[in-house]
Amino acid sequence: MARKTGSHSEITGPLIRQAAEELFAEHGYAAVSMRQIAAKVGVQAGALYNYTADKQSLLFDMMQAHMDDLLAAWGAEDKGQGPMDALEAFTRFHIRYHLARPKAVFIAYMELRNLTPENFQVIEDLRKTYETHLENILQAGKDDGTFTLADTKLAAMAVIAMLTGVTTWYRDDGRLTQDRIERVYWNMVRKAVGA
Amino acid sequence: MARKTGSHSEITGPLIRQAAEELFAEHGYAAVSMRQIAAKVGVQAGALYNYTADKQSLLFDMMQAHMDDLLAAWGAEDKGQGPMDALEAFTRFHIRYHLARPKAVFIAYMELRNLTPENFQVIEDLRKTYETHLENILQAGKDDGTFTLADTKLAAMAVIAMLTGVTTWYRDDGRLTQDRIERVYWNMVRKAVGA
DNA sequence: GATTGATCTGAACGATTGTTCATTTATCAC
DNA sequence: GTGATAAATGAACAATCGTTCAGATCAATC
Repeated sequence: MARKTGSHSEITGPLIRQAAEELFAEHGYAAVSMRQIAAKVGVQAGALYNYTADKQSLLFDMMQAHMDDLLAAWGAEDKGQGPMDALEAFTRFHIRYHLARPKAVFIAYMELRNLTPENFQVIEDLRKTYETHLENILQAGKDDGTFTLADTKLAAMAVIAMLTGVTTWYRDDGRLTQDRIERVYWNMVRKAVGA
Repeated sequence: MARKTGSHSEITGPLIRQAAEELFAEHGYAAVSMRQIAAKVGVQAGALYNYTADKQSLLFDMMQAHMDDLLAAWGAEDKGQGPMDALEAFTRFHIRYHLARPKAVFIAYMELRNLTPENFQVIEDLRKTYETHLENILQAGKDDGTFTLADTKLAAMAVIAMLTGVTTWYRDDGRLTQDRIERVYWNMVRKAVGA
């Protein structure tokens, strides 16, 4: 055996993924060239293909990783006791998690149409799984009388849209702290579901 | 004088704008070529330049027209009496207006980063104007005690995100009628603002 | 039917696209 | 050092990009 596998790849690989994420988030997948990504890493375009099969895989892998991480993180989250605790946990978790990785979130929402049909289906299923977690909380709360909901599915969509919207205007040096935002939004969510 | 100005242009011009809108909405601005747009109209790529200065203008003009129309339509809307009526009017108007032109809405939200800086600023200002209309309603309702709001700006962003979110899942042949959606959302908005 | 000018074609332009690959370079084990 | 292998280069590929423009085509006026 000669050299350990990936003595450089352990450095260049992540660098490529990070450069791609930043460029995709800023200019969009279709508007970014492999040469731009390579230049950001400080390498020639051909070298990228030691780390990714093609441009599409670069996008898909990063979206899948993001969704997997999101689901794993929510799975590991403390959800307290009952639907009310769970909904507050979800609200705060969603805001916190999304604000911590704005580029990945942006890409996951904006670049769905640049996935091949097969890849799109995989990501879409993961997204649906996440939505179902919220829907289950709302349904449980409706069933035990904690929440007042005309339509559970609509409420789930409304809450997710409202929470994800934070990423479109939040700035790290903005007027409000993250904790304050979480509290204000939790208040609105709580009232919206009639609790 | 020979032929009336634009004897064909009155047909081809709108066709180009419509084809561009459909293609931009489906594949994204950067992923659509001038030749694709031309092919959809049934014309050669060079002919497009009788109707638009360049590809960027095609995008900018359609986004500006959409925002102008949106603001004009809201201006013409019956807003009833007081903040409560106005908020209900806004909620229903926003859902109705956006569901009626999903492609233009999609483009207006997704293609902002493909505008030149100057063009972006124009669209951004129009968007801000629209948001301010909602913010003013909420502020008036907070001032006269109709609404209970911890933060007016945040509430405005939350409401808009929630309402615009409808466009991501609504289907014409779906489970719910548009009027039912309007009513369910109005109920959630009303409760969220503490009224 | 001739004239006029708007409209469109079709070819061409230089630049850039994603991807491949023979070759060189760098790093490790012996 | 020597040999082995991973990693990166740099040139090349066919295709496509936005845009331009001379020339053909069309329809309306006289």
